[in-house]
Amino acid sequence: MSVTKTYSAKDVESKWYAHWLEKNYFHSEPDDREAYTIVIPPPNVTGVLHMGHMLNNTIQDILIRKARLDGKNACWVPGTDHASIATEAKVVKKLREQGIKKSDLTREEFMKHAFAWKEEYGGIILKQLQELGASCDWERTRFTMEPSLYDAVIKVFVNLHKKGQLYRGLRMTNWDPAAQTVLSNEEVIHTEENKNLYHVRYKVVGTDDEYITVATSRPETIPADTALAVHPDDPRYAKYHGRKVIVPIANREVPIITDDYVALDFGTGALKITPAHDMNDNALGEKYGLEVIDLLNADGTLNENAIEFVGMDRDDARVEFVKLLKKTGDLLETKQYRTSVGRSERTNAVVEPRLTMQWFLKMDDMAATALRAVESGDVKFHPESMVNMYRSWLKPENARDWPISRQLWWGQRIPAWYYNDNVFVAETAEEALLQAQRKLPLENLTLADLKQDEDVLDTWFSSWLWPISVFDGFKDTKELEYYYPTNDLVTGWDIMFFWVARMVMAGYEFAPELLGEDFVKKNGKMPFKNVYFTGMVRDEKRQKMSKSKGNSPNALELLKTYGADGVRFGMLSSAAAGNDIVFDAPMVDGKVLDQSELCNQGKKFCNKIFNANRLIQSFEVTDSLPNPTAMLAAKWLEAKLNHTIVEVDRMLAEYRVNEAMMTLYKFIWGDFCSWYLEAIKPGEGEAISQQTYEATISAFERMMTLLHPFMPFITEEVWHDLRDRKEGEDCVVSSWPKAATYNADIVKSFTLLQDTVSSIRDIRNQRKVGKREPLALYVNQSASSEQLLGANAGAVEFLRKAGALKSVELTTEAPANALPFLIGNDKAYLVLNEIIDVEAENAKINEEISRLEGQLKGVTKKLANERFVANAPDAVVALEKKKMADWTAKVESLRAMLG
RNA sequence: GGUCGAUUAGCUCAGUUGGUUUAGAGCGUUGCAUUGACAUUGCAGAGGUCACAGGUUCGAGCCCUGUAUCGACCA
Repeated sequence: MSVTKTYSAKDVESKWYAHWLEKNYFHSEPDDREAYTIVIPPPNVTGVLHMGHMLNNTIQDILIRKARLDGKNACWVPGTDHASIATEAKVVKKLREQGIKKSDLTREEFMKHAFAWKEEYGGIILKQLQELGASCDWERTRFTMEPSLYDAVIKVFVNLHKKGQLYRGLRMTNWDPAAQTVLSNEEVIHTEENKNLYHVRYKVVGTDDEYITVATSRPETIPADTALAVHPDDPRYAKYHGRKVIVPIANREVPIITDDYVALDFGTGALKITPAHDMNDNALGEKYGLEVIDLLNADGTLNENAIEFVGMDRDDARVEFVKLLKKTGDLLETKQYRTSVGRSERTNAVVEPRLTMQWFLKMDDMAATALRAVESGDVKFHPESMVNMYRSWLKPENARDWPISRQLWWGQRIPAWYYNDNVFVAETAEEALLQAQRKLPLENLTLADLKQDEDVLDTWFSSWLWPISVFDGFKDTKELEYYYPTNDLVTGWDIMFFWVARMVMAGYEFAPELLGEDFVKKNGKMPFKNVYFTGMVRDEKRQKMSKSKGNSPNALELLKTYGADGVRFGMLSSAAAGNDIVFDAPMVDGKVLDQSELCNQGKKFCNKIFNANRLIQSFEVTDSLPNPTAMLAAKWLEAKLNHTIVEVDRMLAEYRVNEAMMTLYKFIWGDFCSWYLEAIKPGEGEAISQQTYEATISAFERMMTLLHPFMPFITEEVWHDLRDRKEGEDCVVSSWPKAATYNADIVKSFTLLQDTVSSIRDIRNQRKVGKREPLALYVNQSASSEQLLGANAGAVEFLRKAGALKSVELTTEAPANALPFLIGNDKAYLVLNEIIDVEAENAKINEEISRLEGQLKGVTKKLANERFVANAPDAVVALEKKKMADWTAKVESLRAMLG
């Protein structure tokens, strides 16, 4: 028996993790077993472990450990993505601190710095996952910028270009002036912010003092105005239709156009139209053939088209323009209003709508395919309701082409070479040159004449290939054939479109080419069969936990404070699939306190298991026959355990992971510790029979295996304590227990005994009779009571022990000074060593009778209803009849108790 | 503004195609207990007119309609 009374997670966890690694249990190689595969959602290489990762990876670990225990060839592939914008920003910042400007470096020099940065910081998050217990196959760790995965991206780009699915175009894009790159819609975060709405007057051409006043939040773009728009039905402006206005400052004439896009009730009902700097204005510009004047540089400063304040940042320029407009008298009013402002997810800079030349991937066909994959059930979502969100992303009217180029260096450089307006897409420069030489009527064309695209590809353009590329599937399909399609994907719904949908697209696009039609016909094209969506982790105020808000506890501190098992339990106990979890992590000045109720529950559970083990280890064992109570308890435990296995299997099959865990929690704590161990616990100086001991160990070790996926460390520790284990015998690679058929009657009758004990304890509580005072119990003699107390050898002894009784006897008449209660439908009497207030007791019984009669009335009414009897299924009617019989018997028993 | 979702005990949530009692769990809370596995404990209790109003049905927490509140996503 362990000397300490409390479980210490720290030593246990590091000991077993090292052991598992040493035994290489997490490594997978293709063999003839069934594969079970998960690819990790690759965290940003810049990332550190946060609550979202912990939740997500705990669930993956549960699934993979369960599969391993099921005897499958479990393979969990870890890795990171290169996170182009975030990483490049970090590298640039670090270089700046060293006095190096990115603009002073060549592309190659910069990449060297970036890879050096990755080598130094890139593995942090993976190390942290080990602290959590994640059983990833670390030998398979991949990185989206490593050569093989880089090549995959290039191959895919060339492939899609050949198929005509890629094109290059000038488009209104979301421009991040800080990172100086285009962003996809999904990388722009819209939030409500306070802004000013300026009312500026535009003089109508051909009048002396007639003006139209527009409302704008961006006066600095006035020099880029190329029209003024009003609603066609707006009577205020009807007389100006077809005329022109003079743009202030620029003193240019522009047309007044009418379109019902203009909101009558917003601002003044008149809009200035700047096609180069607003998405909607751009659409109007195309519709009406307006001129496009671009006045912004890539870094957000004004170019020479701005006339005034050239070179000034757009925000400063706005202030200056307002001053200028005030001076000219054209600014009439300034109003505050709240509006949605788009900021870059990565740099937080206000995003500029900007016309840029970008590569796009056509989405219409792919989106339709990806939608069908989920709607047909080839890819299943858990919870199912997430399909709605998926559909709203992918339905034809919402599917937009994917801008895949990014104006950065850290990423896969676009394999396109240009010669004037000619584009040559190829895997290598040499191939591009060959293409050029064939196509262009030029002699002596060399590599030096071709210019490679300066841009790199969106990070998601690497990670959408992840389920294929981690197995080097674009190079050699040997592993892909074994592991593809992967089984489960666990991720947050916030990247359902970014990542999940696009992986589905990539799977359907490339699996048939890579693996062949026969293969996909048999196994499917999908990259994974199931997607488990986790919720967001929020704090007590329901705010999403994030580093920037400072409401997210330091993950490593959390693990240290409660142990990995404790944190895993705490997080999971409130995490139903897809539901956000409200996590309590009390902190002071960012330091984790040990007051998380959720995690403490997990920590206490570890301690409970630890002490159950201590108790069992302390038993003295003899060869004698087990006593009847222990035999009864063991039979019941075995039945209840098998019942629990059935339940847990069912819940896991339905991805109700937290319910499976809570079922085990209740079983281990309530049934095993509180009832079973108390029932078999020998008295002082007594021993336990070998047979009971063996039954106990056998059940307990199965419990440890069942709980292992959820709480891997303590279960491994205890599992080893229970028996002498040979080299290579470990809980992590033991076998998931199979539910045996069990006797449901034993569970039923034992439950009745438990209810009896609870009734006795309740009466003691109410009467303030301590359990040191042994009481006598009489049970009315009947077929059912004889069955319960006679046939189940050990039942009487069990009641005596658990209820602290001095005797249990069957009787035909009510003893004096006894408090009556029901065991099932049988009358029972607990004799107290005091005078009973008969009237008060009768009142209580009458209360119970009237409660039952109320229920009976409902049932009687139901059964009297011909339409119920005619329409309801037979089983339901039979049930109602049984209820009536049961309650009638109960009422009769209670009536007989009235003294 | 558009779309989707939610509303069940103090808190966090189950409630699986409408039928198992007058709705469950965990935590918390209240009372009692306790020198031997565990106070990181044990036992027991209290606590809900399932947001509201209609409707469908023999039967509604569950289906339909409307209202309110909240949330998310998109614009």
